[in-house]
Amino acid sequence: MVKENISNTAAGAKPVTKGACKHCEIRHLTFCSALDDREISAVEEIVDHVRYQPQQYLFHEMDESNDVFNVTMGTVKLYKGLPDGRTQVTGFASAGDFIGFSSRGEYNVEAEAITPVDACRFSRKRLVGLMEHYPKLERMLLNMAASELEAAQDQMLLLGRKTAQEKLATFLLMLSRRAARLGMPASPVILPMTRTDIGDYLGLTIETVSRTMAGLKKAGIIDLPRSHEVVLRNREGLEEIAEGM
Amino acid sequence: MVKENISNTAAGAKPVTKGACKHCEIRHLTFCSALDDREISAVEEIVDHVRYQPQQYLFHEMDESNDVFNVTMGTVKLYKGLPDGRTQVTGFASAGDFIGFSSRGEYNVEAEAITPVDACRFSRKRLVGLMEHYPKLERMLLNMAASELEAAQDQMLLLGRKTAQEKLATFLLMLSRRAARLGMPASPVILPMTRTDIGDYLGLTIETVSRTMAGLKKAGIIDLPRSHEVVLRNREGLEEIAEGM
DNA sequence: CGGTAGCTTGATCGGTATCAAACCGTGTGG
DNA sequence: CCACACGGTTTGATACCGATCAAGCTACCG
Repeated sequence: MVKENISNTAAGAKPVTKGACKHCEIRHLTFCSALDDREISAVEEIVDHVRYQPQQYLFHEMDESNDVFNVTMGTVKLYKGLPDGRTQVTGFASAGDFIGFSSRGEYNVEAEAITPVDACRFSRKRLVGLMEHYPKLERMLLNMAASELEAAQDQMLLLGRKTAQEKLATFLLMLSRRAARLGMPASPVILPMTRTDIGDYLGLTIETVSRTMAGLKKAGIIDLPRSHEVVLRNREGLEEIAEGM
Repeated sequence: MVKENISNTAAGAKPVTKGACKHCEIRHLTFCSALDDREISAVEEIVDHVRYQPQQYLFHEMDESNDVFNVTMGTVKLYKGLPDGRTQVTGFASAGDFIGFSSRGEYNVEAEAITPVDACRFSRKRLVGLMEHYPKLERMLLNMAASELEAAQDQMLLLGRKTAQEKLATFLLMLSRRAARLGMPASPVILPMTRTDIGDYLGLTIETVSRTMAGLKKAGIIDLPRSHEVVLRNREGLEEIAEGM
């Protein structure tokens, strides 16, 4: 069912301009920030710039993890599924996020573009080669992995113990903070994903997501000018809800 | 409430024999396996062997993460809480597990011994110094972090989408596999943690854990000779339940 | 023994899922 | 330009799984 939409992984991905990493606008958000202008040319030599359209896959769970990716634009949905179709979104990757690294040699999740996505694609082997030459790079990746792990622990608390309202509040604040970090307005928050995706990320059904949004709106905490645009009218209140206070 | 039991973090931890890492029995399970017999002496120089009793803490959430740990014996419960007391166990660390590493400079979870625990304690700074000298060590830690992240993703699927029965089945199999990896019998599975801990790990209440166990027992899939000992009578059946089939 | 912490079992409640239908926005073809 | 189809969202009615409330039970320990 879900699998119907899966296009051959890299088939539809268009390589784009082999741009100068030196002038990359989001370099400070990525592992590339570990290298200076001179060193970065080594990255340029092994990177492919690729573009994906919505519903195209960067990689599939269980596939050999030969490539790793730096997302530079757009949003990638990472998810896992059960045989009967239940799915859990484990994260939404956007500009600056490094995805596809695995210790087992195969990807652990599906990675699907939900907007047009630009990414830097690296052969895992070549990137590892680079790490051997530039230990700073490896240090950076270790720190990024540790930080991912902390985010995952926070998400476990959310999934295991928070109510629907607390989940939604946490989610909206997370998107707002991410937008701010990327230099976009912290409100209104743009939701690039569907209600289904949000539900699958928060362990809720689409109906509960919708109803809970409506509830927050009625409480005057958010506004919903469009279904994919959320105005945070009371950030403090939202933060208190998110933390279960 | 929970906080009442917290003894000053390292106060009660007893340093034990400054043993020879060279003869460490579980070295192959730890990041130390990245180093050979000659190189391992560098680790010996910076390690402290410490012991904790049940309910003692290795570290606290929000504390400065000055030390990192290799668990060598026993089980450590890692958890996060909400202000009203709800808690989520994010993992149980046992022999071979590396804990306490953070990118933010402060711990992200509480780490509490639930059995007598032996651990190797390292100053974070010194370990980082060692990594600079032995890149293999850093590579190892990166791989271990990636593998932790994959486990965290699996746990998100469990928390967000699995039923109580599926959660329990997954949990028991995880413990069984871990025991086998440590050279212990895969059945009966020993549960070093209380029902409360299990519930807090699986996002369930203690009553649901108890009832679900009883259900699996009535179905003939497990046996419960004692409350902390589970015989896997039908591993295949348990695996099918765990995967939602 | 008696006290206590942890576990089990029973009865009931409630938050979220499920089932169902209407609504909305957008793109398409006539 | 309109009619319609379609995916996504909202809203309503009802069901149910796991939570909550409430007793007992068990094992261990002083």
